[in-house]
Amino acid sequence: MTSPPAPPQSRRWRRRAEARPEEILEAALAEFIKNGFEAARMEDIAKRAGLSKAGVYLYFESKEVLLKALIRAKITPLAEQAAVMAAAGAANPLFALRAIADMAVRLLRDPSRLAVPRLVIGLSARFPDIAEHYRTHAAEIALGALIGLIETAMAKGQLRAIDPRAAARAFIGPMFFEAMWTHVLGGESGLGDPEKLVESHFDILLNGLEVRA
Amino acid sequence: MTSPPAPPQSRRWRRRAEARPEEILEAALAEFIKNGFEAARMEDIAKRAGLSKAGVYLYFESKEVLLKALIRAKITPLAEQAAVMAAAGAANPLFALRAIADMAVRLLRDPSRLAVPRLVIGLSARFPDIAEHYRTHAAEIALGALIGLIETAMAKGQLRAIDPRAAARAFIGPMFFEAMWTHVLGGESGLGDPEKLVESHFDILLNGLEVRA
Amino acid sequence: MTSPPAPPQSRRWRRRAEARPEEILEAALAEFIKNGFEAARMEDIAKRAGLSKAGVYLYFESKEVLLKALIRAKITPLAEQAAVMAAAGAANPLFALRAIADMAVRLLRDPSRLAVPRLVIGLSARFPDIAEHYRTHAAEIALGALIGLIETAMAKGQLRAIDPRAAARAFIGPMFFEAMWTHVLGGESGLGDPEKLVESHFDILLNGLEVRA
Amino acid sequence: MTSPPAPPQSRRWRRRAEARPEEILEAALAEFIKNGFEAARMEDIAKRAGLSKAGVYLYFESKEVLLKALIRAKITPLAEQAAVMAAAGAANPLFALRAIADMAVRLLRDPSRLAVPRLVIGLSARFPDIAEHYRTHAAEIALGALIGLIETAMAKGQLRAIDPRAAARAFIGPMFFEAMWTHVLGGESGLGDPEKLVESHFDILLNGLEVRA
DNA sequence: CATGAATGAGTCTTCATTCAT
DNA sequence: TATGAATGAAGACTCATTCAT
Repeated sequence: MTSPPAPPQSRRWRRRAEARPEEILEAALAEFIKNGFEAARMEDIAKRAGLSKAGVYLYFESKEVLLKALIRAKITPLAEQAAVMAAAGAANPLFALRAIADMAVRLLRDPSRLAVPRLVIGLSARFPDIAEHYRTHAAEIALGALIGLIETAMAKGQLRAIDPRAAARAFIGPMFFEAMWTHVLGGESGLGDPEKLVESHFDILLNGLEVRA
Repeated sequence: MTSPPAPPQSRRWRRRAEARPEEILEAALAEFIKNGFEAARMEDIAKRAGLSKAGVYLYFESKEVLLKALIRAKITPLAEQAAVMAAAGAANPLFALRAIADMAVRLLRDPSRLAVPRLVIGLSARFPDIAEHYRTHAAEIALGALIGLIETAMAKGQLRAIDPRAAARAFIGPMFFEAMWTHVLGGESGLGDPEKLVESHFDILLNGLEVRA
Repeated sequence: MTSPPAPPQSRRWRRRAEARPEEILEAALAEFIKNGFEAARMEDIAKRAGLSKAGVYLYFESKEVLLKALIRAKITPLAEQAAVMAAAGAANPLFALRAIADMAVRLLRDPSRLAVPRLVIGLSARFPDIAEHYRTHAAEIALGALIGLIETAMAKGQLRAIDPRAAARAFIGPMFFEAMWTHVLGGESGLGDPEKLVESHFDILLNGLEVRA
Repeated sequence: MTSPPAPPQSRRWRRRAEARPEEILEAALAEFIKNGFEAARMEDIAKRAGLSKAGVYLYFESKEVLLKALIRAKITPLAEQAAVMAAAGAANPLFALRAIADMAVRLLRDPSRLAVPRLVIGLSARFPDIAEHYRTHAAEIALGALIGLIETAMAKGQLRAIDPRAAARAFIGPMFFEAMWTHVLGGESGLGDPEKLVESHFDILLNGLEVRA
């Protein structure tokens, strides 16, 4: 009678363990969004992630660490995306800008995309380091890529040669405002479907409001 | 010449009691901003307002009620200001818009002006009713006034006849974004002093980014 | 120049002031019954008595003092009644007993009559002195009067000569139990109207349960 | 003969956890009796049960829930006892009644037996649902059993055929009164030892007070 | 006599975090 | 790795009581 071979059933756990941090992060994001950082309970995060309260502490040593890890984890893709975006758009920057706006408007329909920025805004007073980290590792990189794109367009003579930061602001601002209005305040934009939104945004952005001769 | 009747200077307490709600509200705002709603301690609010913990409950029955009262109190002036603004600007709307932008940019330098909106953003997920109240009683009124101004300008032929809501968004968006960038993320705008900011904002807003013939 | 005579309008207050203690006592009883001693709030007592919270302290120096005054105030009439009862019944004790039972059963219909005893029961653990005071100044006096009546009846040969305390217990017990059952536990006695109650009570009390030859 | 498998003596915690609810209930009863529901402090209950304040909340979600669980827990044995009693006494109900009285009188010597009923009486005004629960799940069941016994005795011709509820009341009332008198009011019964008590109680109950021909 | 305002002391309850298993 | 059990520390809220007017 031979002893049975090592049971392979431990594999499942190994797999699970590897996926755990991400599961927890996801759960934490959901809870932080729903209730805010302070009001979110570790127990709920744990439950949502499918493990026990104590289990979360095996991966993240405290609630604050969990929060920071979360922000960090959500930042990387953004920065990468920004770099890709900038590189891809070098050939035809004006077209790239429109594509970006298109994408942005579509993304902003999805409340979960806005979740991290909203969280950061809410936490910025109490955790300035989180805000700064978000700025330097995400916001400034994305903005930098955008500015680069605009500068390229200016160099190509496709846009007027003015302060590119002001231009970038004019590009992002209205969309950001729209997103906040809709998702934070729960208001109706009254601007119709995404296509129209981008359309009128670009119309104003490129042509201005003033009556042309 | 008879001596005047006993002066009512004995009213120390009475005076205090009347001023109390506002004092508490002010203290609460400060604490909520510093620590967020959850982390703010009633005791600290009380201390800042110069009375005991229990004293606060004489005027506001709970922390949440205090928060809501605070938001409400901060909203009224905004709405009034918006109405005044709209009325005053009817004669020369374009000029009025620039004046508004001027004022707005200057206001946004002062972090305390942004405090309530930031608070609302941070709380919107957990207290949707607060967000809605803020929208209907402050944001929509101000936005409405702005839109009215823009419509007047369009009617007068000073601006192109396009969707006024899109125009309003293009007007506010960049300034809002700038404010968030500076005060929430702690970034440098890199756009220089207020005058220049308004200048470039209006340049783009009116003339657009595109190269004119 | 003579000073004006003391204004007589203070009369109303004087009147009020004299009635105040009793009003407060009444209000306190009501609140104590509704919520128990601990859960009763001085403010509610004050409101019910028609004055301010601080006003109560003009008459009773603390909540506990108020409680004790209340018990004391409710005790006196009981003891007096008992004495009267005993004296009046000496001539025909058996008849008096029935009259007493009649009255008792009728009183027990009124929950407010039972209020003080119930209060005392509830408080006896924490305020043994109150319980003792109630016993010595009310319960024992009433019971003593009853025993006296029973002894008289025995002396007259109307009742068997047995331990009068046991007889008194047999007289009161069932009615007391009935009252508790109805008012404390909220149960139906299932014994019909007061007359029947007294009837069957006396039937058993006098004749016993056993089948007679 | 192989050595027995590793004994599960390591279960210290597990054992503890299983026993905890009962320990807490016991502690709560003690504190509730000593101080009443309101004045009892959760911390004291916890300390008495041998855990921390927060620990109690692991088992009972609030003080009120704890109270209700306590009442419920103390009720079950009573109801069971009543059923047993009734069944056992069917053969010779009169004898059973005397046995019951004997037991009851002895039980009533022990103040802790009376604790729950006293608690219920004290709480009945503020928690009518507790009173009702006690009545339906304990008092009425016990009373029902007693009435059943009495009816059997009547059917057998051992007792007069009268309203059995009135008879039951005459049976319980004096003992209940005696218990309250002794334990609540702290009075002396003056009726001597338990045997005599039962003796005189039954004498009166069966034969009545009236002089027989 | 009367009270509005104020507070100190206290209690319930929650929750991030730890630990024995 | 995983968790059920446990807790220390903290905070919201209450209320009997005081006091200046």
